[in-house]
Amino acid sequence: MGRGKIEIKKIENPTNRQVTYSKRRTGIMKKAKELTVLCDAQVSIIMFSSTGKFSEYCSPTTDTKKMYDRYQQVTGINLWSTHHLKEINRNLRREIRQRMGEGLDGLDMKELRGLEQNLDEALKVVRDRKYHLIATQTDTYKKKLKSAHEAHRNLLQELEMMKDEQAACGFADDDPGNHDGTLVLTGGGSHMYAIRVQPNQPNLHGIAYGSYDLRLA
Amino acid sequence: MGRGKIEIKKIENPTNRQVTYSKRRTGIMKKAKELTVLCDAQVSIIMFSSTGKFSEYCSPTTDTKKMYDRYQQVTGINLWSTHHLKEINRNLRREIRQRMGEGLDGLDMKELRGLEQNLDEALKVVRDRKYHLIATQTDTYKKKLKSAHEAHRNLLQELEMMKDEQAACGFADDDPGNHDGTLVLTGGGSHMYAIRVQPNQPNLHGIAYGSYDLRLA
DNA sequence: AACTATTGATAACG
DNA sequence: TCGTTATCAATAGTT
Repeated sequence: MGRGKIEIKKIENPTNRQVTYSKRRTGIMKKAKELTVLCDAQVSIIMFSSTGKFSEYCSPTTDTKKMYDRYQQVTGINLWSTHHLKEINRNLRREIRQRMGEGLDGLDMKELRGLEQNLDEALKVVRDRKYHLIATQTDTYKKKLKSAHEAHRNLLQELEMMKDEQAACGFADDDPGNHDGTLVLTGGGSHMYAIRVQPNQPNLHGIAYGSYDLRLA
Repeated sequence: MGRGKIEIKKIENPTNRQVTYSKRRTGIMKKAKELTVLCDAQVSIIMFSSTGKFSEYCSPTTDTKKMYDRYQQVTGINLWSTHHLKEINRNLRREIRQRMGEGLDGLDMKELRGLEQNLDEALKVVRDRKYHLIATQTDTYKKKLKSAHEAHRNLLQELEMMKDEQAACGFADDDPGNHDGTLVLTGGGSHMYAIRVQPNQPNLHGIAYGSYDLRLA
């Protein structure tokens, strides 16, 4: 279809080849669009020129990823890796169930002993970690309280100074009570800490395992 | 290009649509082949008809998977639908690691407590199961030994009978020792059991956790 | 790019 | 699905 027919073999002249590539590529893309519309089909075309230039077409009702997914389903190319992953995940889930004390019937003595020992060690590590976290949090609260206490003392000092200034100005106010809702800490540091930390303690034997995310998607 | 031009819109007549799909599909594939040869290009086409029929073309110098791999490199779009499975896989592994006492840094107090409690309960169940298995195995061995002992007694009886018969025939053999490697059990039932079971016991504190298959493929 | 002579693709039909 | 053919579409070579 042109000024004389051509033999279907590689065009050696690079310029000519590039021009022909460009023209025919446009032609194929147009044909693909028409096929999509006329026949309600889904088409995905990807191509690379001899110089590595990339072009693609994909029917508007879908996208390249979906097309390739479907391709894999149809051809079974992807079947292996999918099955493989599912199989691995099944085994991982089984291991988790066993680590939760379920489905132990299939395990022999050696495996049971291994599992027991492993759980025992893990439990120790988790407990250590928990105590470490408690200690760390405790420390943090101590420091926070210390600084809060200090800040309060400063406020009291400033209040005294204001009182003095007011007295110097001729006012008198000897009422020792609180006039508003401001916090007043009266105890010493260690005692205060005990009170402050208390609200967190109930959790220690509170909420049960259900709150631990099993991530079994 | 035919007996009259046609509007590019969906062909409503299903038969007609199917015919046109078939013809135009052939046409596009031919064009793709020609482009491949003429311009030394690489083309991959996958398409599905409105009825779901699958067709593909791919340049002979490559294959569809390679083409889409290259597409991924160029576009940065990941085409593998296994992403979701891999994500699940990652999470399952993370949970197992946590159940082994690793990677606990990300867990807060609540999660740590949940994990601790869960491990504790699982450990109890696994121990129960182990003791149950020990008891069952013990019972089995007892029964086996009992029947073995009985069989041995029967053999001895038969031997005595044979001796008597031989004596009746004029032979004499009073040697009480063993002439060959046949097994002779001499102890009582319970004592024998203790000996019999012994070889299995060392495993109880022997082989460490490593023998427990983690199934982390 | 644009043009156009020519070949190629295909719509309708059998 | 297959072959035919009149007709339109694509494009090779040229400018």
